[in-house]
Amino acid sequence: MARSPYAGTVTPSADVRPYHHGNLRTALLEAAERRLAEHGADGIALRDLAREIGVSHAAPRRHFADRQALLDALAISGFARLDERLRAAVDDAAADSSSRMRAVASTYTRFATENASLLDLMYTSKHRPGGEAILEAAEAPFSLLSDLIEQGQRENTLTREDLTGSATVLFASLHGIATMINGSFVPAAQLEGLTDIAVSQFLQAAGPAPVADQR
Amino acid sequence: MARSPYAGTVTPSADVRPYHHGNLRTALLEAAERRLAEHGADGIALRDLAREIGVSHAAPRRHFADRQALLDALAISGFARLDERLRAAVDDAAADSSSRMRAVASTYTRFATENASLLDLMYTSKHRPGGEAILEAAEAPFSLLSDLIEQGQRENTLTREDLTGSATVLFASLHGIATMINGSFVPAAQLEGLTDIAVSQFLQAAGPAPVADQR
DNA sequence: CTACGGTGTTGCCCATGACTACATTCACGA
DNA sequence: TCGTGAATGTAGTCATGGGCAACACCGTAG
Repeated sequence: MARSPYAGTVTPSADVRPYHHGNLRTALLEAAERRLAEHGADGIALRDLAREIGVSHAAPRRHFADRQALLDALAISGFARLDERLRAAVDDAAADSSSRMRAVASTYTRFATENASLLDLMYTSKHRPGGEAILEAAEAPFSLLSDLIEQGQRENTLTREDLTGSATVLFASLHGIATMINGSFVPAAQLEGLTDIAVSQFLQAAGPAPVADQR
Repeated sequence: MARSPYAGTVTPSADVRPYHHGNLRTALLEAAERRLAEHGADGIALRDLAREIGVSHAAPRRHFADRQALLDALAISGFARLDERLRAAVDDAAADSSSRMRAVASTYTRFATENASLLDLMYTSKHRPGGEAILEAAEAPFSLLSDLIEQGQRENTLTREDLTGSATVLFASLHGIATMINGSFVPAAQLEGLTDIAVSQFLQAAGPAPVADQR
């Protein structure tokens, strides 16, 4: 079997595994993330990861106090990756807030369906101690949404009061849509369409004109 | 310690526990549901339940092939209870579809926040074999929503096309709102307000007064 | 009254998380 | 340069829990 699970600065002399892995924490997270995607959170066993990486069964403990700590770390890095993706989407989109909003929304639901188990992990923080770190990590993507709203207000695209509420509902919708699809309660093919409806409803509800109707 | 974990038709002669419990399956589900609420799904251990009920550690196996089967059963009964609650809410509400819709919505989010762990279980069916039973159980509450929509159409309260899409988004919103609150991402105090926003947006988007279309 | 199916029991194996004591290595300062 | 302590990894152990198998009890149908 190949034996070069080295990713760090350490260069193994030849064939011998160095006593110190050099990058174990990262290696654990990567392996865990793979398992998470393939077998869900329940499929993550510390001992298993250790075996896969080629360290002793107790080694992971040096980097994660317990299993839950590793799961929390996954959740946190999940929010970070999500944030990256969302911001990239904003940058790629047209400059107006509506376009950006749509881009963020569809990126979000795509991310959420492509990383179903990860999303579960991210949102199912059971108010346990240490869960604050996760909430903190979640602020990055949330703040992105706030920024977009502010932009919309500057552009006079979003004029209503209580935008925060509507925005929260939008976010919840997107998440809910992903949940329904991930659970097979709704066919995956509807992803784009539903996302669109959610954003449109938000823009309509938060938008400038409750204007007189015209048909 | 008291020793009367009897709930069934069996009447114990005196002080002796009968060889057969008489209602083990139900007792297991009830105990499991308690633990679910108190400690989450991870806090459910078959052996623990058996101990609590006073049967041997292998007894549960006669009623549930494995742990997952019990969790699935919980999810199914969860959908059933949810359905009951929703239908009760419809019956208690005014007869017009909008009122009913609002009643259903707020009942849903309340149920979802009061039974956070249960909801996780219900929606996180990992397309495993046997998950179909859960999807099937979920149809009851879903069909309720369809019925309300039909009623709205008859009443001409809901006139737009693609109502199904909007309705799905509404449902997703409600679920998402509950998820955000359960995860402490949003303060619980906002439950009612957000629920209201979600319903209003749906009614507005699906309703008769069309606001041009969005750009 | 007997045989059988349903239900519960005992005993076992094995995987896993968590803990402790010990080993190795690295980095930093005297 | 060396030595010393902090990081990091290892080995061994325990308790818990899921799952399986063989056996025991019991009600009921024939």
